[in-house]
Parts: sequence; C-alpha cells; structure tokens
Amino acid sequence: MSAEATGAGTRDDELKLDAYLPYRLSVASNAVSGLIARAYQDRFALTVPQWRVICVLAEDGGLTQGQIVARTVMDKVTVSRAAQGLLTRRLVARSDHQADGRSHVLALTKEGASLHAEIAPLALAYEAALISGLAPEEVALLKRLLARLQAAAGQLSGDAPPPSPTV
Amino acid sequence: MSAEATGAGTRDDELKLDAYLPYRLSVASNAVSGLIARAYQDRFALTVPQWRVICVLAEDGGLTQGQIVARTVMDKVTVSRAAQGLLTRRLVARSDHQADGRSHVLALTKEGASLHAEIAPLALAYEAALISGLAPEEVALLKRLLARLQAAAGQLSGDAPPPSPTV
DNA sequence: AGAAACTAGTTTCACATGATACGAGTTCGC
DNA sequence: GCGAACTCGTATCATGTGAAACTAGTTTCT
Repeated sequence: MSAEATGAGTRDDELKLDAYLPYRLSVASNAVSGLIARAYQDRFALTVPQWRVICVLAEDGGLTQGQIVARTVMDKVTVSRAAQGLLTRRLVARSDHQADGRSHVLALTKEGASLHAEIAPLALAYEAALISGLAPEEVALLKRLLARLQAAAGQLSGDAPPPSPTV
Repeated sequence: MSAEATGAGTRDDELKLDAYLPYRLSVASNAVSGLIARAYQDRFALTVPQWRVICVLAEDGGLTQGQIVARTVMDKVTVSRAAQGLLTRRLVARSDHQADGRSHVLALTKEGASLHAEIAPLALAYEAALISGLAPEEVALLKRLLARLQAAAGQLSGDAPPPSPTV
C-alpha cells in the first residue's frame, strides 16, 4: 500500500483530497452514473434523462413536462430534449392538455410501457449488484445521508453562500 | 408531505425512482458539486478540475500530469486543460522532467500555494456546513459506503456488464 | 545501431449540458 | 374585452467533457 491510509490520523483542519466529502461523492457518483448510463445506452439506446422520464411516467401516469421537471431534478431543457427523443421513438405519446394550450400531457405508449417493464429488472439488478455486500440498514442510512446532503446543499445555495471559515 | 415516504412500505421488486440509489446518488452529487463549483468559480475563477490539481500538488508536491491523472479520477484531457489554465495564470510552474523528455513536473508557484492556503479553509467550511447535523460516525460510514459503491461500479464496468436479473 | 512497439501529453472532433432568448398561450388588471 | 405580466415549452448559443487521432519522445528487440 502506498502511503497513509484513509483511516485514522487525519487532522480536521487539513485538506486531504481523498478525505474530502464532495470529492468522494463526485467520484463515486461518476463511477455509478457512468456504469448505468453505458448500460442503458448500449442495450436500449436510452440516455439517462430519457430513462428518468420513462420511470416517472411509469410511476405516475400522464404528466406535463413541468411536472416531470418538478418530480425529477432535471432542467427544463433536458426534459424537453428527452421527451422529443422518446416521442420520435414512439415510446411516449403526447396529448393536448385540455385546460392549457401551451402544455401537453405525456404518457407511455404500449411500447414505452413494455420497454420499461423490460429495463426495470435490469436496473434493480444493477442496484442490487452495487449494494451487495452492504447491510440493508447501511443502505437505508446511506440514502438518508444522501438526502441530507442534498438538502444542505440546496440550503447553502440559497443563502449568502460563504459559510464563514470558523475553523 | 406529499405521499408515500421513503421509509417503509416499498416493495423490493418495484422501481421507484426516488428510492433508486443511483438516482439519489446522482442528484445529491449534482447538488453538492454545483454548490462547490459555483463557489470556486465565483470567488477564485477556478474550475473544479483546476482546484483538484492544486489540491494534489499542495499535498504531494511536484507531480507529472500522468501522476495527477492516477491520483485524481480525471481524464487525461481534463488534467491537461486544467494544467494549461493554471500555467497561464502562473499558479503552477512546469519544469522538464529530467529522465523523460515527454513529461514535465508540475508544482505550485508561490501564488498557487497561497491561493491554496486561502481556499482550503473555505473548502473545509463548506464540507463542515454540509455535514453539520450528521454524527461523526455517520460521516465516516458515508465515506466508507461511497468508496464501496465506487469499487463495485468499477468492478462491474470490467465484467460482462449485465448482472443477471436474478430477482 | 535501427526499426517496431509503446507512452506522455496535446489537438481535434462530436456531443451533452445549462443559461439565455424567444414564441405561443394564459391570466390579471382595468 | 384588451393590453401587460407571466408561464410552458422550444431554439439558440457558449461551454465543458471524453473518444480518437496525432506528435514527440522512449523502450525493446534483433
């Protein structure tokens, strides 16, 4: 092993990149996202945004793009492009929103639904493979902590950003 | 609260996006990365790759780009571009590698080092703000779990990717 | 020594992403 | 009702990223 392990003797007031949480988070997320993205791309020619749209439509039924934006944490533009791709592939269908002419309601077509049914087990298998070797309560804790971090980041984005270096 | 919480009644064989770990991970990471990236950008006109390069140079002294690539998890090209930006701003200096004419050794200049000294406390303050409200052992566990996920993802990338949907 | 195989780093290209601007439709105020 | 202010979704633009090609330098094999 090359050098000082990640374990104990790290002083709190020093910055070690390997121990820096935002770095660790980003690296782990990139690794996982890359894996998943490649899987969807290779097997089904779906981008991650497209996959997410399919997911929420499968869960919640017909939604407008605005609702999808609110539901997933994606940009307006990203959702728009994902929807277009899915439309041309006839995986989702669009119907005019009755009360609002600007908006449309998106819903899975039969093909979209069966594609979802086909991918979902694979997605779950990936998740299972990733967390294999973790205790269930560890996974639950992980999810809770991630949610906390996300909330804290959102909080800090709004505030006058500099958390005073009160070290 | 809107609907079924993340807590109990989710069946394992169903795919709920909100409970899907890769999704949660990606969303949390994006939130945190965005926060950090904006901070560095606004205050110091540094990109995240540039900041990472500064960090490892501050930790480990003179390194070649190849070593930086190995140390951080970044692409060759990303490191190259980050280094160029830092060079033109005179935050790092380049000296020819004695034993290998293709390679150069990068090291922080005095300005680079003082910039690092200036940013590091802020970076740590951000981390502290993010994990405030978490118990120290929770944070430690989080880091361990992230490392595990990263390792598992790397593992799966190499293998014949499809974890059989053995659900 | 000289040619083939390899490596460090850069350049080029294709693509995905998000900020901004825009057009169409809706709502509010009068 | 009619115009101003607003919202949904799309189009345009600038930027960042990684894959692949390329250059320069090094190692290996004969």
